[in-house]
Amino acid sequence: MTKVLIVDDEPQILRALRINLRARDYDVEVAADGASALRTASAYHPDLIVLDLGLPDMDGVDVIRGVRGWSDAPIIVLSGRAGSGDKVVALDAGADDYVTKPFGVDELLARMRAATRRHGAHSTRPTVVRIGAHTVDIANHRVSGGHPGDQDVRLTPTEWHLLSTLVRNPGRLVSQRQLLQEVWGPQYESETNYLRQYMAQLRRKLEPDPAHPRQLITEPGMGYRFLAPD
Amino acid sequence: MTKVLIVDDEPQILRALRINLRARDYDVEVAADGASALRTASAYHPDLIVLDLGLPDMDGVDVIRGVRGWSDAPIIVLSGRAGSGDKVVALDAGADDYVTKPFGVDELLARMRAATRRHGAHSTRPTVVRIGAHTVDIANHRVSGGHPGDQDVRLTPTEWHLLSTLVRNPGRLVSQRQLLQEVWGPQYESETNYLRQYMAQLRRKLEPDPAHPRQLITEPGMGYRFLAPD
DNA sequence: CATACCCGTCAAGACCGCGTCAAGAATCCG
DNA sequence: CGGATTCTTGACGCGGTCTTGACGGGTATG
Repeated sequence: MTKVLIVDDEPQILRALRINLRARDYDVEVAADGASALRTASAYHPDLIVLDLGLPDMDGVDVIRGVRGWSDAPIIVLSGRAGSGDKVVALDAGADDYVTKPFGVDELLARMRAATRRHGAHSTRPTVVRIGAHTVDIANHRVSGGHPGDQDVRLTPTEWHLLSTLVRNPGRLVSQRQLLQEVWGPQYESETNYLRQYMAQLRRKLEPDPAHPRQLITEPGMGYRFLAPD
Repeated sequence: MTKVLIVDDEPQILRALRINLRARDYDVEVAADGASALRTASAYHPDLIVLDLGLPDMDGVDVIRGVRGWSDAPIIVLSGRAGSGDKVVALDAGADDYVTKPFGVDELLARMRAATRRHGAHSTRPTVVRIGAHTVDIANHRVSGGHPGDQDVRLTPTEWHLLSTLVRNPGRLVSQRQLLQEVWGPQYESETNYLRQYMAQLRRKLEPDPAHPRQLITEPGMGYRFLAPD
């Protein structure tokens, strides 16, 4: 059953969507502000997020960025503002679709189907992988220390974003362009020095021998690749 | 470079989009009706399709279904009809997004970025081909070692470009001019020594007996040909 | 049989991309 | 307000890649 998180500050919209979606066999959770949205998302691990941008406590775009740091669940944005600028900012921050209010429920449902269909094949991806002696749990945002009793490894938000983008595509080549666009945004597509900088940091924190990486691999001129162990 | 196919029956929209997209470093092809859209799509293998539903010769939804039969490239639908029903039909037929005219170019570009970003992450079904003892995965840019346990073979960007151009046309003769234009650009059309150089490298890395190639074949005076096994 | 053309091969220098170090700017936190 | 962390930006050396030229052998041609 598909798990959906709905974030909106208007109670009647929350009610209407919850009823509609439950009737169509979705598993629904709701949140009414940005802080509880981020909290619920990390605890509930939804397969899809429907997000209203007009939240009382924080900017909806920051909610998108917060979720995108560790999850690639599809995000469909609802918004009262039809301006082109708002759409561009939300989509570039990591949203998958943008629907302006008022919207038809049929349309929203169709867009939800399209989003989950596209995302569907890989929904059973393992969320925990081993890198060197470390255990990386993408969903729960944790990297265990190398040996039992060791402290956890701390990663900065940017490091997380970069690492999770690679780990979500095990064995695949991820182009420099794609990484830069995903982590820093489309206007940074040529700043390859960022990649050099942060890949080096990830290797230093995760690889047993950072100078000779075995799992965070460089493909010269093209991109980077995460190799799962065995 | 991202390859985009634009399908629309209005010449001025075609022109405007082509100029805009080329300026932003997209590789653009166009089609003005459904039949040529399907033909161009199968020959050109676009990474993204922008499709107007109002075509003169056939229903746009049938174009979606026709493409979806063999490709999972993202499809963004343009339409003058804002009705909820049209959107549902198009999205359920396999479209990824639906934009109603008139639309802002900024918004379309942002939606295109979102679609390719999403698609790249869950990239295509593996298109694998065997050459000698190696397994070549074009989509994931990976060449397995000859025997289990062997290290992967590493190809440089130029080698990849050349090899993928040949493999995309299995069994067909690809002219020298075509190869040079695709890999090095139009101004290198007569530098056949580049081809000699890099074909030799590919054979050395992939063919069991590089001096007597069995799958990367020279057609003297004409071009080269990739022969699929069996 | 001589010649011209095309292809495969080798070699060497120019050039580019990557890893690394370092330092200033911005931001977060107490 | 001050210290620490994180992000941004620049520079440099090295190794690999690309470019370019030259040579020899094979094949078609007259």
